[in-house]
This record gives sequence, structure tokens and C-alpha cells, in this order.
Amino acid sequence: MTDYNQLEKIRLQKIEELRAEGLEPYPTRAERTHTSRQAIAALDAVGDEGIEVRATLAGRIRATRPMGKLTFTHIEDGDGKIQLFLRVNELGQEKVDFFNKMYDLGDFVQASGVMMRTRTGEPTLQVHDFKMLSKAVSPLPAAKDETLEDGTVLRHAALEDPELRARQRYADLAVNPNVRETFRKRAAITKAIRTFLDDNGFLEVETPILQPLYGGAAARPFVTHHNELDQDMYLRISFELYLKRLLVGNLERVYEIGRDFRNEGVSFKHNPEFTQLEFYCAYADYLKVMELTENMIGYVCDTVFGTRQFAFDKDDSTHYDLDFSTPWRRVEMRQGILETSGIDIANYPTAEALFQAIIAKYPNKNPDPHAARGKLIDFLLGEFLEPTLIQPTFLYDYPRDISPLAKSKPGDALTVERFEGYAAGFELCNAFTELNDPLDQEQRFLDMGRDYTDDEEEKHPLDEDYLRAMRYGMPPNGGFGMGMERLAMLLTNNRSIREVLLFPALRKEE
RNA sequence: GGGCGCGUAGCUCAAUGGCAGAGCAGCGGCCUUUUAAGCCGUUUGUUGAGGGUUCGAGCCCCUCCGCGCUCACCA
Repeated sequence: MTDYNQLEKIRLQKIEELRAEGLEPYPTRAERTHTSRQAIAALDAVGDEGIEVRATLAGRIRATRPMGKLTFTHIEDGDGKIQLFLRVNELGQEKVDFFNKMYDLGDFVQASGVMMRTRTGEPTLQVHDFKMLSKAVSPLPAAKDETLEDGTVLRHAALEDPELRARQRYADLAVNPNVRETFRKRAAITKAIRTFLDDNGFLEVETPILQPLYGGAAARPFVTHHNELDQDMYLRISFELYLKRLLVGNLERVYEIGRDFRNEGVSFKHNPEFTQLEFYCAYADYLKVMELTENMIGYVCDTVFGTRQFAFDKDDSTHYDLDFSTPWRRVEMRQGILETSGIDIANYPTAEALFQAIIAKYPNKNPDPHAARGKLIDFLLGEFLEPTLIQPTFLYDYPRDISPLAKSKPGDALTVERFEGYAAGFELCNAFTELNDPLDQEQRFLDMGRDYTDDEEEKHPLDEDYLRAMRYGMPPNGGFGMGMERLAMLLTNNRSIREVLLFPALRKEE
């Protein structure tokens, strides 16, 4: 049984009173002739000619100022806010009093009348008739906007608690227009990515989310069970192995935008489910993919935001001005690590030697003594290099042993043709010249299995069907993956992934 | 999983171990161009949950729950 608070009980009472007067608080149909923006535009269009602009508006009451014989109310619709003006002259005292008594913040209303301007010039609907469209039982978290002299809007008592905002995203969206704007931008970003890839000859495809084997990344999967098949299934951790099967099938350029699931920790940049973009491009290598990437991001910047300059506040005291102009800076990993840590990984071809070099130079750091060489390089990368990668940068040429699906650099057995895109100090995307040699691939799977026998969590399952596909012949190709939330964070200046997820993962209530 | 921090009214926040408060929202009243409208009056609490110390706990201690930051993890 719902436990209503005092404010809600009052509103429930009003619902009964409305019904008692023969007025339906939740009518089936609504009419609207103009959105707020359309009504204002119509008023602007007639100018001073004295032509009457009649309009019926619909929206949600966000502020109301009753003054006895007058009431000013702001309603908000999908286009913005507009003021309603109720006056005894048109409506009579009884109707004005009725409105003031029965209509609350948060209610959806419909109002008809004539557009006018108030003494301050604000476009306003002078109301001749009004109707409840949906009575709100629970009051929305109060949020009042104050427009300061310089035009900036100051918000008072807005819903701010991050947990409440995420749990009750509907309320967050209802009272915080900037949150709505973030998700509109996120949608526009996704749409621009699709347009860019479609225009570049890529085919959008969909591959299985429920998979009998998982692969394509190193992450713990979610496990579920198919009853009829009596078989465990995994929620995918990446699309990679399925998309590359399609290249075997002569689809030269494919991409997928969809959900990945990784059964791991939650942080400001990790959510257990997130939206991934992956594309694979036959006859491209990682250099070609770098160009595609910076052009694709540039296209998104231009079409959605009209600029390539972005402010990003990493935390309260760290502000970055990011520039997504092409070409992005390119840093070779070995060189970057050398410059930021003073250690040349090329001088230490084994894990043991590299480990000794790190602790000799940095006795305060704690690299894992049992880590593989690639893991140690990754440690150096995270400790020293990554924090310096503020402007959009491609970091390229990665250690082979942490990149089992990437092709080796010709003449360098320890290095693969792989790059990651960085901005604001965190990883944005990951790409490589894809390994298409079935014999090499099989050996890499076996090596991974051997290297991680102690560590069940990171063991790569060997995907026989993927190898079978590759044996039919896979064209040389470049592949790319990017977390869409990461991109949305960067371009909308949100420091937490939760701000760009409508419903981020939360512990269940109670 | 480890460390640090937070949790008080519908919302935003106060309260030295000593009567649980303010603004907004709500309710009653005044007000014919307001816009955080204003003015007068007024209501609202399992202080996240449970236990302990104390004459007395929102505050101190323990356990649990939730969230935030951070580390680990995330090739």
C-alpha cells in the first residue's frame, strides 16, 4: 500500500474534488494548436498589426504566482517555457480562484486564449479557458529559476542528490532541463556517427547479445542460462569476433552500435552495461582507421555542436579546453613512456627485466611482480603517460601480449599495430590492424590461455568457430571500438558516466 | 573488494553531547502586469536502519543499508 505524505494527501483530495465537480483529472484526449515556441513565433510574426493570435497550449506547470484577481503561471512543454495569464476580466473570479486552488506545480494543463505581451514585454497567453490534463499526485522536487541581471539563470533548491537523480531520472529530467539537453545531445551524437559511417559505405548490422562463448575483450562476462537448450549463455563483452566473421562473408565495411555487458567494477567511467560502437573496414590498417576516427569525431563535433572546441571540467579544480581539430596528436607508446617515465621499454624485452627497471627507478611505485610484460607496460602507461594525454591523441604501437587480436608490426615481434584514442586523460577508443592469420590467431589464443592459467578471470576462451571462419580467408582490415558514453561525456562536459546514462546501474532499493 | 567521506522535512541545507531549525514547496488570508512575485499567519520529522555508551545522542562507539570520492580491477 502506497504511503502518501501530507502533500500528496492534499492532492489526492483535490483529485476527488475535481471528480465531484464532474471534471476528469486524467482526461483521455488533449488538444494543442501551438507549442510554446510556435506560439511565441506566431505572436512575433504579427508584429504591431493588432491581429489576434489564438492558441491552445499544453504543458506542465513549473511556477505560479497568484495575485488575487490575476494569476501568472509558467508552463513548460517540449520546446521550453511560456507564461499563462489568468484574469478575472476574462474568466471571472470563481474560475481564477478554482485554478489557484486546484492546480499545482507539476500538473499537466491545457490552456486556450489569445497571445499578448505583458508590461515587461514577455510573450504570454491570456487564458480564456483551461483544463487539467494530468494531475500530479507527488510534488516534483522543487526547482526555481532566478534570472539575474546579466541574463544568467540561477537555480534554487534544484534536485541535486546524485543518487536520487539517477534513481528517479524521470523527476531529474522533469525539473532539470540541462539533463534533458544532455540526452538530446547524446542522441544527436549517435545519429551523427551513424550518418558518417553510412555515408562512408559502412553497413549497420546486429550480432548476438546472447552468446555461447564470449570474447573480443578481456572482461568478466555475465552468465545466464537458456532453459530449452539447457545451455549457459553469456551476455556479450564485445562485438569484435562476430563483426569480423562478417568480413569473411565479403561484407567489406560493417559497424554495430549496441550494448556490451561487463561484469566488473562500477566507476565514474564504467557501467556494467554500456553502448559500444565497433566498426571494421576491409583493406584498411590502423593508420587509415586513425584518419577515419578523427574525421568521424570531427564530423560529430561539426554537425551536433558546430565547433571543435570543447570545455571539459575533469574535476572542480581541473579545466581543459579540448580541441578536436584534425589531425590529432600522435604519440608512439614507447616514445611517450620514455618521455614521461624515463624508461625505454625497448631495453627490457622480458617482464622480469622491465619489472626490475621500474622498481629501481621508482621505488615508491608498486607494479605487480607477477605481471606479464604487456601488463607492466600498461602500468607505466597508466602511471605516467595517460595523465599527460589531455588533447585528443592517438597513442600507438602496443605490446603484443596484451593485444591478442591485433596484427604484429612487421619486423617487431613484441609490438602490434594498435592505437588508443585519448582525451582529457582517459581512454576514448581502441583500434588496431586486425589479425587475419588463422594460424597466428590460434597460437595467440593458446598463449593467452597459458599466460593466464592462474587467473581464471582473464582467461580468453578459445573460439573454434571464429578460427574456422578465419581459415576461409579474412581480408586485411582495420577495426575500431569506442564507448559511446565516453564520447558523450567529453562532448557534453560531464565527468561521470552516470550523467550520460538515463538509468545507470544502481543497487536495488531497500 | 580496500581506504576516506556523506545520509536531518517533499527539495536545498543548518543545528558545542543539552527544547530538531531556516528558505522554498504546502495550507489559510491580502494583493489587477508578476516572474525565486511580495506581505501576514501556519503545518510538516522513525535525523538511512539496528544496537551500545551517557542523566541526556542528529552529534560519540559498533553492525548493517545506500550513495559519493579514491585505490584495486577493467589488455
